[in-house]
Amino acid sequence: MRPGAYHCGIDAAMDVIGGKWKVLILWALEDRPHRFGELRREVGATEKVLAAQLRELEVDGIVHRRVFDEVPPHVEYSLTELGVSLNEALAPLGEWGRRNVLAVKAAG
Amino acid sequence: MRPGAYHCGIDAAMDVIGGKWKVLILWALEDRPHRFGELRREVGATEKVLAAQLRELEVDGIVHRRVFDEVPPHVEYSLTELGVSLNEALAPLGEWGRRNVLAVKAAG
DNA sequence: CAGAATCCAACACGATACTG
DNA sequence: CAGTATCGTGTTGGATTCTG
Repeated sequence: MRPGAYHCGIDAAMDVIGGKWKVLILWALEDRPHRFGELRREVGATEKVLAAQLRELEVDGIVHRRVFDEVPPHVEYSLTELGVSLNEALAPLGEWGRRNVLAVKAAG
Repeated sequence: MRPGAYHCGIDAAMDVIGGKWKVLILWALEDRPHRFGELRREVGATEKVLAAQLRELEVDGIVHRRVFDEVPPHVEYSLTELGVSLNEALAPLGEWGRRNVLAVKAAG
């Protein structure tokens, strides 16, 4: 990631959401914060990969990581304002995919 | 690609535009058709990779491949209607990236 | 010119085990 | 619970060469 200069805004954005599970993470966090284990089950990635992608999203300012000082450990991930705006920018693409990919697959 | 079931429209769409150079290809084709060599220079991918990604986009109905029966060979790639609609759905994301990634990098 | 073929490297991702 | 450590793998992309 972060290879070099971008050619346009889209490939810059793709760099942020390019990981295999990132859009799923964003989708899960859209309505409410999630704990690590919740995300793991809902998204389906392994611990290692999920942790890595969450860290990248955190570095990019998309998700916020809140640590509760408790035993047992408790960490909560949520969208930042930038993350919310990203999700909004993603909405038309999601609609496009729903109509032109999901629907087509369903139709056979 | 085409691993299994999708969770939402966004990851379905991501599957279509997920290749490393695909959004750059879409971006290049937005205003006018391009020949293979043109795309190679503008996008920056190697022949093999460019050909592979173009074929995937073709299979997905995003780009149209028109072969002119000439010597020397002449092939022209252009966006289908679906491709145009995809590019439109991508526009907000491009705007987001321009504002929140490109601008930030430029600012340091 | 537009690509196919071949070989190779990188890295993202996966599986499992372990820890504070 | 929320990760890290380690190792293994497979897809993706890159470099080069060849061809109709």
